[in-house]
Amino acid sequence: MVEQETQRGQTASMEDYLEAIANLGAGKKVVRVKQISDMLGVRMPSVTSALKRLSEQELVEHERYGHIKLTPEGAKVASEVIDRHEALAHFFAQALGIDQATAEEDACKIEHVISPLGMERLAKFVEFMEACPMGGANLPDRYEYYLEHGELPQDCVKKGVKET
Amino acid sequence: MVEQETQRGQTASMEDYLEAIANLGAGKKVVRVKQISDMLGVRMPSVTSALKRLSEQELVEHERYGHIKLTPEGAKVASEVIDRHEALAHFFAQALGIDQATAEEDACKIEHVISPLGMERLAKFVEFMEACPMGGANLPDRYEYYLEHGELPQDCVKKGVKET
DNA sequence: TATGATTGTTAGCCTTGTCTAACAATTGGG
DNA sequence: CCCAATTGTTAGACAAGGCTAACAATCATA
Repeated sequence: MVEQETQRGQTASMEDYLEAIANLGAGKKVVRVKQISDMLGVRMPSVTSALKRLSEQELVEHERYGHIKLTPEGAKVASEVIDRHEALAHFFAQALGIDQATAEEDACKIEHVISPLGMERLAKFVEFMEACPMGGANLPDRYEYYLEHGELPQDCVKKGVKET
Repeated sequence: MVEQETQRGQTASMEDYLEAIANLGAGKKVVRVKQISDMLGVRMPSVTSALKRLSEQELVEHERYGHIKLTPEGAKVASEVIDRHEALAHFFAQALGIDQATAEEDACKIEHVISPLGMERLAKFVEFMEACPMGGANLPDRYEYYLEHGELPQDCVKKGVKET
């Protein structure tokens, strides 16, 4: 497969690097090649060459032996990846009841390949499930209502709360 | 990324080829290089070289200008991929209400990367949703019950059917 | 049955993204 | 402030899996 572009024009690998840099740099922390390499489970030269490619695309600033920093554009891409990751991990862990480690693993893979529509619906579905713990009607109907109107159907009540 | 192995020891590409061959060959139909190439959106030489690789792994039988056929092992791998594909497409289309084309697209990608546990839970979730359209309690509790006991909680009733 | 259209193969190139080996810079103790 | 340990870079190999160009086989049909 050589390496497909994702739905959003980056390869899965490059998205992984951006995501790692964003996570490591959160809170203005200095980011090191070694950390990235450890986090992604690759050797340091792989990181160096990824940084070179990302620099060429203006997604990262990097100077020899020096600082590593996302450009605004790179930060934007990274934060989109992270958002997908979180929604997916949440879905697998909370909705499907999978252990955190496996949920993260699946999220890491799927975040690169899922369609924008798939992502949006999955996120909405999780929201829905949390907000509307099924009061009377069936789930598909309620979910569809939620999708169409953007808000919960009337007969949805908070978990453990009775309507008066 | 170069090409990762999936959870099950094949690359995504090779899984795609096996899947295509199985689908095209369903009902003993003769499979042609051209058909595979059209189905997967690659050129014919890519198919030829994939067939060579799959032959070396004993997953496919192929002779120059001749027949293309899955070995029993190849058929097994293919049918596992197809099962995952169907469950995923079903989830995206039925549970999330996504159009068939996008659902297929997402299934095609995710079928290669999802963990066995993720897959199992997703399939169970779909089953559950279809069998148990929410009669009174909340979904997470019911889903959890279903996961633990392998059968629906008492208060689940068939869609449109009232208990007497 | 000869012949052009279609299908399939071979050879060889390219990109991505990994790796190892070797070398270079940096840094923190003594 | 010097030197070993650590970190980072360069060079170069390699595998996957795509592609094009050129050639070979097969097929269909006049």
